[in-house]
Amino acid sequence: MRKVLVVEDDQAMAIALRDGFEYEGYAVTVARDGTSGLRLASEKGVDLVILDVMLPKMSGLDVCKQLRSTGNGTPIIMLTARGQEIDKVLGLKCGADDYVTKPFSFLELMARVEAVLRRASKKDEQLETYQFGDVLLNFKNFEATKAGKPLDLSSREFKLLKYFIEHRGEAVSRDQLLDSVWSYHGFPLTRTVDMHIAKLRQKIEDSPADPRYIITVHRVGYKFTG
Amino acid sequence: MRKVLVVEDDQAMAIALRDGFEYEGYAVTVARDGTSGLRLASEKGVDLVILDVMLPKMSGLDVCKQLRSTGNGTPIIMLTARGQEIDKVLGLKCGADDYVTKPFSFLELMARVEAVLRRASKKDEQLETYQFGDVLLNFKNFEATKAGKPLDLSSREFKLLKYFIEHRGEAVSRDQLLDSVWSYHGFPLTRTVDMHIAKLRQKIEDSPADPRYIITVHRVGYKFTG
DNA sequence: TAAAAGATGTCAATGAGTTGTAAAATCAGG
DNA sequence: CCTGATTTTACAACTCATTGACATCTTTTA
Repeated sequence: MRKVLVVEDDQAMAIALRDGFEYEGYAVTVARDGTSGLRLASEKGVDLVILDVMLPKMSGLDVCKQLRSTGNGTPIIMLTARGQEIDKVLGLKCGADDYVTKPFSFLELMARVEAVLRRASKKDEQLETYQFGDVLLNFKNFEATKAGKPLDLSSREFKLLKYFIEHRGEAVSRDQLLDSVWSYHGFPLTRTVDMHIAKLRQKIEDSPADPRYIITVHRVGYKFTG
Repeated sequence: MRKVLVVEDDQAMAIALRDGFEYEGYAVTVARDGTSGLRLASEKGVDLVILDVMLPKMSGLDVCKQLRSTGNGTPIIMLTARGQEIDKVLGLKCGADDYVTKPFSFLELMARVEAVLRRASKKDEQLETYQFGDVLLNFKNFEATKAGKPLDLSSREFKLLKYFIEHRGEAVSRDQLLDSVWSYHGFPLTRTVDMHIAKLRQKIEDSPADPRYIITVHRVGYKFTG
């Protein structure tokens, strides 16, 4: 059963949402202010957050930003009052997935919910972000950090890492890598792979000479352990 | 309650439309000629305009054109007499959303009305304005400013920016952009994209050579960070 | 165990491929 | 036919992939 967290201080609205979602077969949790909303969203295995913009203690925007900054990617739909047009932009900017302007019909909200959840489940299938050690990878915007500092990786290095991650634990041969990561534009030598591994180690390993994540498997290839 | 403006000089028709719409729960205003129709459509917060093509003082086509030229996007349904086939094309060309040929059943008209309003409300959901840095974009009337000064953006540049904004943070490939922004009328080269990016940077970046908003992702594409 | 053979790590130079940008050619709308 | 927008072309600047050379390490074998 899918779990939805409703963060809404207006009692009538909160009850309407709770009943509506329960009718639709969701497990509903209600929070009445921003801080408890943030806590519940982080703690529980929530599938979806409905977040009012105007809230006591902490605004919906801040809750949203805070959640996203911790890497929490739970789908969020914001509720804004009419006339808070500017909030649409701010809401999306701070990481919400969609917004609905009050007053709205429950049907309308449900349509958005379905859409957002559909998108989210699609996202889950693809590798968007990955973390190992103090390295954070984002394959969507091609950004990476190590220990919080930005890490400059080329597109090939991203592809290489992606392949490794999708085959983590498994020893992969150089030919396998050339097939999948290089896809044969020209026919680079297997040594080219070594080169890239070396560069990658320089960037992601704490001690590149004694690698911890990209391990050499002699006479076979390499193995990623993250 | 939704407000409809009926611009129709034929008394019998005007009354029939007024009664029909009122029965459906609309607030109805009737105008008997083009000029007053135009005035009412601009002044009042009208949700929908029913516009006869043949009108005294100012034709329905001209009213429509005039309205659209002022950036007014109110849904318009044109009424044309049979045999004015040519007007269908003209009507849609001048910015109407749909047309109905006389004689028609009221049911038929209402079906069109519902369809047009549904489409319009969808449009409302879409991005209307966006701001980043000192740049302000208005996608509704295709106006933009940078640091308060008007910014001259072509329609393609608007589309491009819109796509970027809807995918902000994400690295998008040139092919993706060609698919979505160009929609393959002819098959422009990927270099065409670069060209437009360069021009866009000239316009929106503070230092186009060292862009802050449209970032190049080498061997991947571009990424918007606003 | 020591030497040989083979595999891998690393560096620097080269070069293929990508991107920025100006200018010319083309297209579309009035 | 003119004007402005768009697309194409051309070339410079740049990034990064590739390669070969050589050092170092691992495995094999005498």
